[in-house]
Amino acid sequence: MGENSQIQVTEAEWEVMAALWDFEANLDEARAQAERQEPAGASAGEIIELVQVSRSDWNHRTIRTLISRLVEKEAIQVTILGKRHQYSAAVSRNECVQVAAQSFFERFFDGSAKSMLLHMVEHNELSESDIEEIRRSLTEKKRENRKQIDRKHNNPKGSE
Amino acid sequence: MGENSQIQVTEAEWEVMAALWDFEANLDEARAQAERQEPAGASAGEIIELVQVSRSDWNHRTIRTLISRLVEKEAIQVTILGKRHQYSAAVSRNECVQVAAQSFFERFFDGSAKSMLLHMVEHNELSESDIEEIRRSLTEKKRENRKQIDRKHNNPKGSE
DNA sequence: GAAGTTTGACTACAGTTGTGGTAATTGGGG
DNA sequence: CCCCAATTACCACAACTGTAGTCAAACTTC
Repeated sequence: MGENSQIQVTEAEWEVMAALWDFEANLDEARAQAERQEPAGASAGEIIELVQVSRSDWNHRTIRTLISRLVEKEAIQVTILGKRHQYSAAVSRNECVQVAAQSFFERFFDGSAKSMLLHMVEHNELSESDIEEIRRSLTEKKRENRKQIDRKHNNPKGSE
Repeated sequence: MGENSQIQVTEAEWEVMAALWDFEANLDEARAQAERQEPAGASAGEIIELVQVSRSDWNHRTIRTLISRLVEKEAIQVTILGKRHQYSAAVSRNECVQVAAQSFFERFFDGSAKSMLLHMVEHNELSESDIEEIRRSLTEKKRENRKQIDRKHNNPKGSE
């Protein structure tokens, strides 16, 4: 996973990225089904349409500006086909979430994921099944930690 | 817990609030020990000094500006003693964290505390003892949920 | 009580973010 | 081939943020 990109996406920009990620996910799916290999990426028009599903009040110019800014900060890549532009995400949703989460809990919890998690468990509504799910996820995490340790143990140099 | 205040504190402002909260915590402690009842609140100078412990490079004017802005947005209360001002926090640290956390995971996790927690568990370093601690906290949470349900059961009108 | 130091009110100013307008091109329909 | 709608590039502008400067009143210290 590329840890290099530390791109901060603002709130409005997030909507645009979200639309693009959705678009690409659907595109991938369609491609998988049809076994076609069409050019990836969305046109500005397609992105605008998608964003406006949830933000119908946003002017298309506003969305275009956001796209430009995202291109500028290299969260979106542009490919020029003829004279039209194709936009595709240059960072993954998870990368962006991680960047935001990191600065979020650096700010409020001294960068400690643990304190953040404790606070969140304590101060938020969680159903019994939510709790179970999180618990399972913790178990899984522990298992993974163990695997890591074992790997190190058997192969201290950690050669890939 | 006062749920009414939806005050957004910016990053720089947070440092000031943190200093003030710390100051007040110490003050409370001192009062408890000495059984004195002095006027609560810090002077600007005291806040500045405290902030500069961690942010020694911040100009005192900058910090004064931040204090003013916090007063404006009613995160800090002012009491005028003679001609000097006493500042005291009008919102608690937890309230502020909650506001930030709420908008944070509304933005990235559709407002679902559960998905946020799952993501955070999955994507962050957690030691085995961290995991255990969070697990305990979840157990505690479940117990509280049950108590809530029982209360409703025995007293459906929920009179306080 | 004169001079320097704190304090407080007001002002400044650049960078970011949300929001959108203009002008110039381009592409498609007739 | 011409006109209109879409596209792009560039500009505008206010609110918010970080970061401070000015000026005047009050406080302290000799």
